[in-house]
Parts: sequence; C-alpha cells; structure tokens
Amino acid sequence: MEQKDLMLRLMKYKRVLLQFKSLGLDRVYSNNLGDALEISAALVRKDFSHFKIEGNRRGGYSINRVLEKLNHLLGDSGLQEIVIVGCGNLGKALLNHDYIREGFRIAAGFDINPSQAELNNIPLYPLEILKPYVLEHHIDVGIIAVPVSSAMQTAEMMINCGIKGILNFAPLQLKSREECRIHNVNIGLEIENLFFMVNQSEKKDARSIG
Amino acid sequence: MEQKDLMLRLMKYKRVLLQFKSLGLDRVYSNNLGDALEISAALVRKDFSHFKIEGNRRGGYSINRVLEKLNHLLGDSGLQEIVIVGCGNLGKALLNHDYIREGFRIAAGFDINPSQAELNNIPLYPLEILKPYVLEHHIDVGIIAVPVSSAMQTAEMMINCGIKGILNFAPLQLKSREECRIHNVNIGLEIENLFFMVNQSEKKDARSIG
DNA sequence: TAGATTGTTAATCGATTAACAATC
DNA sequence: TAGATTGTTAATCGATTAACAATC
Repeated sequence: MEQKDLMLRLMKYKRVLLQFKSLGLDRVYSNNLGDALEISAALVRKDFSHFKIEGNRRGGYSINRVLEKLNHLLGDSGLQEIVIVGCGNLGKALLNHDYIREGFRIAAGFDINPSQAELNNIPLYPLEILKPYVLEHHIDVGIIAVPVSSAMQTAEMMINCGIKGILNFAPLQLKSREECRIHNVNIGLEIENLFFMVNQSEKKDARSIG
Repeated sequence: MEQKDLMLRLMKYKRVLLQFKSLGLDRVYSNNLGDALEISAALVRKDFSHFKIEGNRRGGYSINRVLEKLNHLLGDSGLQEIVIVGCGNLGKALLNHDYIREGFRIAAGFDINPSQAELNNIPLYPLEILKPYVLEHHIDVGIIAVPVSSAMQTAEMMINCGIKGILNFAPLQLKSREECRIHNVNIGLEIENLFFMVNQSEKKDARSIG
C-alpha cells in the first residue's frame, strides 16, 4: 500500500477540490475533505503538511492554492495520451467515454481486425502498426481490453513497444516488471469480495438480532 | 485496508492454488504462494496459521486441504447470482464474459430500453421490473454500468430494491452505506495513477544516470 | 477576546517481517 | 542424522489518530 495509497489520496483530493470549486467554493477545511474521502481530518492535515501545502489557522485551505500544489505534485504535464488494445465491447465502452477532464485522452484503439475506421472520433488501427504508432506518438500508457486468451501476449507486445504502464482488464493477474508497471482490474475478485462482505454483514446482523 | 486486504489475499491464494492444482501439483510451500502473490512467505504462513490452516513442517501445505479451508472461510455458498444494470457497451462486455469459474453468474441484465431480449443466453429486461426480479431471485449484488448521468439514481434504485453490494463502473465515487456496500472501479484514477508511477520511475532513471 | 482550525508531536494501532525453535 | 520448512514470537515499520499548543 504505502506510497501508492498516498498518491491515490492526493488524486482524490484533487477531484473533490475541483468539484467544490465548480460549486463556487473558495476554501475548505480539513474536515470537509476528510468527510468527502471518508478519512480523518487529521490525516488530511498530515498529508498536506507533508507536502508543504499550507492553510490558514482560521480559514482553512484555499482551494486554488491546494490545487496548484497538487497539480505540481501529481505532474501537471498537460494532456497525456493513451492507447487501447482490443476494440470489442469493453474497448468500445472505454473509447466512448471522454476522459479529458481526468487529464488524459485516448489517442487510438488497436485491434487484430478493427470493425470500423474510427469510433467517437478516435481512429482504430490494426494491431500491426501498434509499435510505430507508440514510438511516433510517445505513448507511455495503454489499456488491455482483449480476451483473456490473448492478454498475455498482448502485454508482451505492448511492453515490447516501449509502453511503461498498463491497465489490464483481462481476467488474469499480470505481474509488473522493472520496465512496465501493470495494474490489474479484476472484476471477478471485486464481485467475490462484495459477496464476502455482504455475507459478513448479514451474519453480523443475524448475531445482533439473535 | 486491513480486513479487506486479508480477504482479498485469501481469494488470491485460492485462485493461485486452483491454478497449481490444474497443473497437477499436490503441495505448495509458503514461498511458492509468496512468490505468486508478490508477498513474503512469512505473511503466507501467518495468514494460514491465523485461520488454522496447517501444513507439514517438511512437506509444506496440501493444496486440497488448504482449498477446502479457504472455501469454507470465503463462503462456499455455491453459485451466486448477480445482475447488471446498464446494457450499453460496458454492460455487454460484462454480459459476454463467463464468470462461472469465479463462483458467480450473471442472472440478468437491465436497461431502460434493452436493445435485444437476451445476450449470451442471459435475459435482458426493462429497468421497471428490476425490483420484482431482485426480490424474487434474492439478488444481493449488482453491477452499475450506466452512464455517469444516471449512476446516482441507479444506485438509489438498486439499494431500494434491497441490493446489498454494488460494483460501480460509472466515473463517480459512490459512498457505501450501512445497508449497501459500494465498491467503485475508477478507470480515470487508475490511469492517472499509472501516469504518476511511470513518470516517477522515469525521474528515478534519469537521476541514476545523471 | 472568544472561537475555530491548523500544524505537529507523541501515542496508538495494526500489518508485516525477521528469526529461530520445533519438527517432519 | 542432516536438511528443510513450518509455526510463532518478538521486533520493526509505517500509517493513522488523538490531542493540543500555536495562531488566525
């Protein structure tokens, strides 16, 4: 967990602050952010003070000031571009969503055999040209949305193209390596986990009733 | 983290053990499992001993024995059923996948206006009949795969139907409540996080070269 | 001033690891 | 027996929280 959690928290602060700002707010207190992220106010203050994000002992934190600092910390590197490999239903779902507000853009989709030339104004290319495309456009991050049967070899290919970060949706655990960080989104595990938690709390309820 | 992480680890043990078993293995050592999960062997032993899963001081753990215990711990409750609300591209992608091996099954899909009567042998129904369906089939868990604009009200509706666990794919953070546990899959955050990590390690590389 | 909130220190808490005796 | 691996204890480590002085 450690560092990863902290960074995720910073990103969440950022999102919440943007939301607050869009609501017309100027300043926040540590407890507002704590509530929004479901963490303690002390932790918010600790995080901020750790990164020298300063507030005012009476008036809390200036949203703009905090956002400035967060952008700096998280790499205010403009609009980043990613690719999606696999343009089946899942790939299409991802291609149809606009991620600009999240700070990145899907530059292109790749598929062994694209069913159309573009989708949502994003070009779809055959897999063969992945490497030249990634090199030319300096793509660092990509999403795997292919069937599980070809996921491993897709990851291999992407790493071979020089991609350094992969979000994998295929239901198998791919391991990160020195040269490429891989995060797995495992829907099956998530659902299993939900069932477990739900059953837990049912048992607890039963106990407290009985 | 805490409990949630431990349970996720138990689920991962299970998956890895099933894989080992399918490869013909009979026994594992704590360090095999540690390697597979990228955790320490000590933690594996600690976890197992915590749940009274016993091994043999020379021959490691019997895979079947461990699986038996894990199934018991994780709730060996047969095949559970879930519903999907939202049958656009994302919903279709989920409907097209077979989760039987993961211990659950998608019983039905729901949409304001289903484009077809079934998909992958799974019936698709209009949203109006969600409540009677959930009640009749005792559905505990569901997936939100609707656009962000209707996600909040969809969650409300599902909770109102008595659903106790939700996996939310819409890009907004829904909060868990007493009566319903909600897990959010936030693709934007994941990608942002990847960019951050990738940039981090690039900086590190540059430093070690310079 | 009185009141509220930050910033920070010390305490707590829990998860992970090191290490080794027990034992197969 | 010699060697290897578990099971467990004590140590470590880090994250989170409590609490309060500083201060706006």
